Amino acid sequence: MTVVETERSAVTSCLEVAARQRPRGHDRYTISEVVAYTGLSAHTLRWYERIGLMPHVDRSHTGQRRYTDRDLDWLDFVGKLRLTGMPVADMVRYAELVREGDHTYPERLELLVAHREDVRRRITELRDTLEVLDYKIDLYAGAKPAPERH
Amino acid sequence: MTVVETERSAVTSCLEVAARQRPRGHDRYTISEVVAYTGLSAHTLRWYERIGLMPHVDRSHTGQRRYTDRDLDWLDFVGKLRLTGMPVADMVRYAELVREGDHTYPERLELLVAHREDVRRRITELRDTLEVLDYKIDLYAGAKPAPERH
DNA sequence: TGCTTGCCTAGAGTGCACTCGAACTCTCTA
DNA sequence: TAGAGAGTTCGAGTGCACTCTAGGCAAGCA
Repeated sequence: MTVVETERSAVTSCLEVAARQRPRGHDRYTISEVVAYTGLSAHTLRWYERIGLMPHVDRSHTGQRRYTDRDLDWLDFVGKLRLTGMPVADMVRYAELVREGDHTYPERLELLVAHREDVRRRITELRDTLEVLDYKIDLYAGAKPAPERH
Repeated sequence: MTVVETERSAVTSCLEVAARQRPRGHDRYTISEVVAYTGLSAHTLRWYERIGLMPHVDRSHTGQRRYTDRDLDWLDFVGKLRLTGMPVADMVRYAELVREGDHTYPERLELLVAHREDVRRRITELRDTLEVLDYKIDLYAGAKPAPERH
């Protein structure tokens, strides 16, 4: 039995900080190099491709994936969209628009503007909550026997 | 057949803005009043209770739920935690601590502080993405035939 | 030559946070 | 007195975003 693909282990997490630079600029990154760089699992990278979230990845003569710097740029951007809560379906839609060519600029713009609004709204929500959290934390940290609060 | 519980329809969304005040201060809110107030579905409210996220809701003599202002406060707070991405399991843990009494203050504090860190980190991520979005939006909005970018 | 490692595919499985369904009760109004 | 409407329970179902499994292939090393 071969080594199991135990992606995202404690070890890989520890390596995360060091991993954020691109291994070498050879434009032929293996999937495991991309795993180290992005923090995504190999499964997830293959899945992204299957669902059309990646703009067709090159293959080696034996059929293995070889990612370019361009692919890494794209994954960086997708990662940002993901962290900010864009649904995968929307990201796929955006990827489709990119593949379709320049005439989709207006729709891409629209999509990004809508998401920007979303992100702004979310920042506001987070800040509001931060205030409530500060208030409650002061309450708990300050007086031990405060009146029963939740 | 009686009217189906079609919660979160377009109509209820339209009413949302008006709904944010408490119907009347009688401390005996029905589940549909709480639905209107919180924007959560009746199913979700019952589910919150089942999983221990609500501090035991009163009942009418016929067994129907009657929510207090205190319950609404709690739901407000839970809503904030939810919007900021706290997992339901963590919220349940917090609710348990509240039920257990004052001696759980330190652990509650710890939980909130950890979540505050999380929220702060998320705000940073969102702001980073905002910059990227601004950049790309400028690109798309500015020149129509810009060099092929994603 | 056989073993290990790293990768491949298609499809099934998982965990989370709801969301729905079916069958029922109670109250109110026509 | 019938039926509409609001509520009840508990278990099953849904959608999303992965995540894993099984079985297989190619290259490198002992």
